[in-house]
Amino acid sequence: MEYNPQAIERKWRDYWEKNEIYRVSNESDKPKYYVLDMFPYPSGAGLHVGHPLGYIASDIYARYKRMKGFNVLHPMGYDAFGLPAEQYAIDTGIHPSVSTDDNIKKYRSQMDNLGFSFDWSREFRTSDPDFYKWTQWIFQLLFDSYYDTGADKAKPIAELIAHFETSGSEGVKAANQNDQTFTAVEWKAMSAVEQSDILTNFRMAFRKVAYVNWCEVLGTVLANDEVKDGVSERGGHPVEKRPMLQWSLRITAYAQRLLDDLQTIDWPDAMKTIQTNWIGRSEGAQLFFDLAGHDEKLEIYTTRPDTIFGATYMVLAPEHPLVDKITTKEQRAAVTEYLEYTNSRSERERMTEVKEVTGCFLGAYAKNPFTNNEIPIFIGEYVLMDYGTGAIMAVPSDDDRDYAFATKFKLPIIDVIDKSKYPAADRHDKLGIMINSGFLNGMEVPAAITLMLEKIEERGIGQRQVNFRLRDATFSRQRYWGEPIPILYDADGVPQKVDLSQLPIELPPLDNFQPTADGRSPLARKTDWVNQDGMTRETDTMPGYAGSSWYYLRYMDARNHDAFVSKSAVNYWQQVDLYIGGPEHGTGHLMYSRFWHKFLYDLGYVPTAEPFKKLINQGMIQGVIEFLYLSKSEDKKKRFVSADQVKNIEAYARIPVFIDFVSDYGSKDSYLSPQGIKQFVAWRTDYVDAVFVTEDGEFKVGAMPVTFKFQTHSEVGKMSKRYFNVVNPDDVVDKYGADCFRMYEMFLGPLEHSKPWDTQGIDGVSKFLRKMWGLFFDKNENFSVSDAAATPEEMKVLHTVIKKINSDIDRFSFNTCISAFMVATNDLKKMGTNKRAVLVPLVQLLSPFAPHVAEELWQRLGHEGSVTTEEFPQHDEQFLREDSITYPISINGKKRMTADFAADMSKEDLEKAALALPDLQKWIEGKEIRKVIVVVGRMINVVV
RNA sequence: GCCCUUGUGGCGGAAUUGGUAGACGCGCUGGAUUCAAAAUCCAGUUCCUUCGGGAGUGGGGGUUCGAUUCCCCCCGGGGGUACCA
Repeated sequence: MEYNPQAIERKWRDYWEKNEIYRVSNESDKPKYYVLDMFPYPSGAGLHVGHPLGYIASDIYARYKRMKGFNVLHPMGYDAFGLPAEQYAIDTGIHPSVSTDDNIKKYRSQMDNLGFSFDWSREFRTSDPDFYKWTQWIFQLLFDSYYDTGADKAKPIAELIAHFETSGSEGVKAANQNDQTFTAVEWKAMSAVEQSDILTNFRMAFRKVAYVNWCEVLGTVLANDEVKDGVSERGGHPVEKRPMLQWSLRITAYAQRLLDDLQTIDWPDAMKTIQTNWIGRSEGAQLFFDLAGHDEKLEIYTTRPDTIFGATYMVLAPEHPLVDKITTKEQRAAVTEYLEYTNSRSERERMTEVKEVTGCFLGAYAKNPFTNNEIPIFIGEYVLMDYGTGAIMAVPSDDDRDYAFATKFKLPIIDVIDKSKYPAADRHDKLGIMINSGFLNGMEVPAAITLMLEKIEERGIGQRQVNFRLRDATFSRQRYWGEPIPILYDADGVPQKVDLSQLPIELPPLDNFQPTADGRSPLARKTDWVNQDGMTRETDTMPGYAGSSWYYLRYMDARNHDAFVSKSAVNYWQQVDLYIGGPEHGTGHLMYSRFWHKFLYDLGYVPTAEPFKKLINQGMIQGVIEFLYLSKSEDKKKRFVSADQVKNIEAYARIPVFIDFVSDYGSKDSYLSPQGIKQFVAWRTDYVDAVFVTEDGEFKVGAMPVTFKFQTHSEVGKMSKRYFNVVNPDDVVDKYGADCFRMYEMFLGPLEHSKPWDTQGIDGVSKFLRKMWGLFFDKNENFSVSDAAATPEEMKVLHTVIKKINSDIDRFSFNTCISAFMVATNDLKKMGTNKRAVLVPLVQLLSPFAPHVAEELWQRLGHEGSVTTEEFPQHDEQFLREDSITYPISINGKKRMTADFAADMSKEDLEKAALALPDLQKWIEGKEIRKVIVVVGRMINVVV
């Protein structure tokens, strides 16, 4: 019988579903293992061949672990809230829940096509009220908690309130914004509003006015990781900084722990570095400068207290609260003008035009506490309000930006570090000998920093401080399609959490999804929903990352109505053992999940400090983009030139063409035939009268000779709708089968690498599967397996592949697994093997990779039940033993010949035997043998 | 700019601790089969060569009996981040 993947695959998928083969229990004597994929956002485009790469790898690993005796949790769901569905709703009027539902159905059918072993009984989407009830519950937990910096963990806010009631603010160690002090009596005398305002400074979920990223086009605020290069990550719309009252999460309280615990997890170095940089820890000093003529002190942060003798001026952020107060009359007009200028600049302009220094003198002066000189105070764009204190001491001699600023405004520059000993050092490197710096003179920089920190603390003008670049996470979104923030405001505007019995706060139906111009959520229009017995609802919704910050916990106990996850379930599954997903989530999802997880850990809801023990970032599968060169010049519009005739690329626009029209697609010589040109102009009808130029001349559509070849330009790039190069896995599966598709995706190369998709290459894997299938059938295509004993050669082939597959899966090297299968199959075919003793383990070995065909062969071999529950084969060294070894023999490290020697020969005997080889004589003749290196079992090297 | 990562035949890639560079597959070339094509099968395929051999893992240098692998410098690709004081 011929290998017919379509028939086999349907049969076994039905079998798996009917028998619930992949359903996993939370109760088992087996050790547990949790394999998770980053769940998809179901976009309208469906899956392309790149998406399943990680799912295939995790599926193979999950199947392997099952066969190795683990109870494996391997779930899937959907990240269903988010901007694209809402933008789609605005454009089409189709409710996001409807389009999301359609998209999910499509995703599900595409995934079902691939034979994954997900336990679908645990499936959910983040937009299910049953799920987001618990997202809201966690938010309330954050609202109800504060961070105790003494105990270094989050605690219930009730404990803080109890402390205020007995001791006031005395002795409180907590992560907060401002250090108000009050007694217990004063606390009790405060109004509810006053108390609430104070507590806001401590809550893990809190409201504050902050300079946030406001995106006018999207009508919402965005988190820092949702802004790339000064524009919104979704849609690329301009973003500006605006002070707005917003919900935020106090992730900064966890900065140090998020940094430290990176040491404890098995993640790629790249991912750890991304997070380390994003957290951006720096050590330095908080320092107070006296202001001339004012009582206030100016607080700054510096990592270079050693350079303070070189601080010749100061710079504040334009938004700094002291600016208005200390600006002198004479400078008022200039300052106002400068502030108008900075306000007019978008975030993007500010970021892209960093070369140019701008600033304005305030007329005010501060006193350098060590030189006692009065130094001028400026405002400047290069100082950011939301880092440090929004103010700096400027040391032009040792900071590039300060230097540029000082040069432009003709401010004094005092050299304080002699770098002549370190010629390679840059201005900002912490290297050199202190000069012009009073008591620091002659010291090396690191020692000077230490001494200066001591002096500062001794004099009481500041203290050591660790600063983080990490910002608190903006949590409000002025959008419809997200989880409503479960907060009610009373008549005084004091926020109260909604009672658990009232959760979930479901999204009310809405017809108009258009964002409002005044920065309020579309939900604000729904007044009957907003007003609740004298209370008003919060109308902002949660950001896209809310649900994904904890979804992996929900899979442990997905249908629980009484808790986000039961104690017993989370104690059993603990954490995700293996997490596979793209590397684009380093500063978003993976940061927030770690934060939420640690928070839940502090409050005793989860037993581990980290959510994801091991992380693998799969690479992207790229597509080939086919372009046509179109002349840019006005008079030659609609003139396409064959790629081989193009000399000056600048003169041509590149028009992407649908890849199905292109012959020899993806190759250097890809071209459009007359047929391809016809398809192209039928698709892009505006080019129906265009001219196509090749070396043979100019041709109009329809007037080309049969041999006409118009070369296209091929380039590797993203697989995307806009390049018309998307390959749908469904089409590949239709033609080759899911087993073949799965193995081919793995065969393409290492999981972590990005690599281009090449449909042509799949033939190799397809041939392999047929060859492998052929081992079980005789010449007349009848199933025919022999019970005869296997030969030592056959056993050697079998155990070689068993050993290789085991070790390669363990190190996630799936591409070499496929090669090993091919090698084994080729060898067995040459030997004409059809022995049961060889084929049974081979089928077991194959089943994680090609589960459908493995089930079919397993059944034909006479077994009942599924091969997926069988034990994974283990190799036996005795079958791998060799009597003789082929040694490579090198002269001076260059291989010249090989020779077979007995495997048990000693080093000395090998040396003697090798030197006696007749072939060797011409190489050593007349030369002195200096040394012979023999590595038993490996190689022999003769040095002459 | 800084940080991470990557560079091996025409292509995807292999070489797990420094030990036969190019496994496996695609493509290509030749052959068999066929009226022919597709499919299939067999053989060859890093480059140069005077057929002895020589060169070769982005480039240059180093350590070593031996380097794709370790060290230093430089160049290219991909990603992250960016007035962070």
